[in-house]
Amino acid sequence: MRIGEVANHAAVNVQTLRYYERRGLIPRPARSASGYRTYAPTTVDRVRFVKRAQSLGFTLQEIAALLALRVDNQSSCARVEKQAKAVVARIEEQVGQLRTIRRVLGRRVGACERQDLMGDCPILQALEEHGT
Amino acid sequence: MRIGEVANHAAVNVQTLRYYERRGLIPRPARSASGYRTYAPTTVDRVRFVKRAQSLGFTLQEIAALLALRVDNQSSCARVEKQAKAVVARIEEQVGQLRTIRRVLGRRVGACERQDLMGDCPILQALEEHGT
DNA sequence: CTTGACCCTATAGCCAGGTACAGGGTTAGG
DNA sequence: CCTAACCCTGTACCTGGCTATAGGGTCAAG
Repeated sequence: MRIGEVANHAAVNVQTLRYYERRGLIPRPARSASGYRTYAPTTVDRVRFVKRAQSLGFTLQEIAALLALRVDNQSSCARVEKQAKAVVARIEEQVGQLRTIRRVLGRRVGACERQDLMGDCPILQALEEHGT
Repeated sequence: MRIGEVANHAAVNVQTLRYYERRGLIPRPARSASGYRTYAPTTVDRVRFVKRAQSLGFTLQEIAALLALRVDNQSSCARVEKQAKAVVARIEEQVGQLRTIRRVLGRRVGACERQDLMGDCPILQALEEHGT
């Protein structure tokens, strides 16, 4: 596959692919005789993974670190385990915080539906009640 | 309260507060005779809210939109409700995705602990299996 | 009445994560 | 063989979210 094809399938543009290559997020592909990048189809999945991880709040740097775990062989299992556990812990914290906000927001939505708000609609005041 | 005090309590620096003011994330405060910003103590909570929302992946623009909900009075309850529901839906999607990753990661960690990985430790391959 | 810690505005800079040229080669179809 | 659609490198630029710097005013303690 050439770069444009990969870009289409992964729904990013070609510049982004080259940028990811520079950042080490996708492997440097083989080159054709004329210098064109030639990708394996799995590259598309890789790019989609990066995008998904990003949408979950990971930075490109963190994603690169995750990807780098793979290149270590089983001798570094302890290290991999440690990293993965840290990620899990972080995810759990995020989930907890999201749930708090969702709950508070849900309550307010209900209040709006029942029309029992006489003044302004202070969704944010509610959110502010739940400190850091 | 003056700007430095607010900054200390909210654990941000004064430049950030002025920046947030420009971005409409905190109200323009009153000014002393000499032009110093004079804040109500609740400003600290507002700033902390912004920081928390940010850590959950909201952009400053989205946070400003959330905050703007409040200035509408009850006549816009339907609109507020709609926005809040959209946020809830988004949060739920994020939570779902995070849980998927956490689960997959958790399994791999277990595998590492049991030492039953003979080859490399492909946490990422596992993640990649779970498409967009 | 000065010195140090604070405040002001305005402007510039930094990092992340791209996106957009400029200036040029390649390749497939008609 | 020419043209359109692609590819290359390199560099510049953009937005978001700050952070720093320049150049200057304020104010309270000693």
